[in-house]
Amino acid sequence: MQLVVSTWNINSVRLRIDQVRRFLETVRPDILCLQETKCPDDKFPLKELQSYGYPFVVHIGQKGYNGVAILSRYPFLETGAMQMCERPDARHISITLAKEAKAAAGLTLHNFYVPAGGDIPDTTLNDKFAHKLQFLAEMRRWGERHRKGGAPGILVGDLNVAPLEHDVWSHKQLLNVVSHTPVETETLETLRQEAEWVDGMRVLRPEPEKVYSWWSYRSPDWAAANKGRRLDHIWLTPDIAPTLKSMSVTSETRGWDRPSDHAPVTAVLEL
DNA sequence: ATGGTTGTCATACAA
Repeated sequence: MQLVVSTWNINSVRLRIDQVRRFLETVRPDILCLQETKCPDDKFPLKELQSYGYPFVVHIGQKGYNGVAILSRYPFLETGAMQMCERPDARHISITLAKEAKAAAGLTLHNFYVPAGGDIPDTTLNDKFAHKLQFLAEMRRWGERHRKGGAPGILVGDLNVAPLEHDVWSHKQLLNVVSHTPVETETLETLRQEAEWVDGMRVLRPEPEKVYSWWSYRSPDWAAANKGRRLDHIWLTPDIAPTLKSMSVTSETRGWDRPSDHAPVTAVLEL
């Protein structure tokens, strides 16, 4: 069977509900993971999203900030939500697919939203950067424990780090810019490799090809300037990595009216 | 070196 999984930082699910529908109708993923829903749970547009063909939905949110959700065509065996950094932030949610998902039954999917980290890449001057590094350190410890279970899985999300040289428009010019500093890129690569996650995009589109999933709102004419970064990721456990058939960025969404600054990333697996 | 935009909530704050 084919399993299509997408991840998208939507930057307000209520404001862009029509864009979610348009994306789902076009790409037709089996599972869509959202970040930055910016929506408390009692205001989450559950029925609308279900009516688009995704009856199985989990979400956690807060007023105005953060928030993650997973929409699925298949039911769940179980769900989870980790509290990170001892904060109330809604930055992780997970599902394990039930037997109705056929060959994907038992697959666990983790959806993360890593803190952006503010503007100054210095933990003594910027608490938000310290928070980001603490979050990554917790992901690292969790990943080590998690892999000991050995279950097949997928980790997706807005990780707010562009780890490789060709994940940004200018490696040199971004070395001191939050999202591409050595402490962030090395930490993310280390935690990924220690837990044996495979970076899906770079299996099929290796460096030196440039791949981006985010273009700043502050840059006018984003498409012509193309000063992007690859902040959104889909990682696979080694057992299912050979089933990966395609990886894509739906960059058209960035050109839609009132867009998210992130574009969706999609993986196709043949399980 | 600087400022550039957006969403939420209604005044800064986070991204």
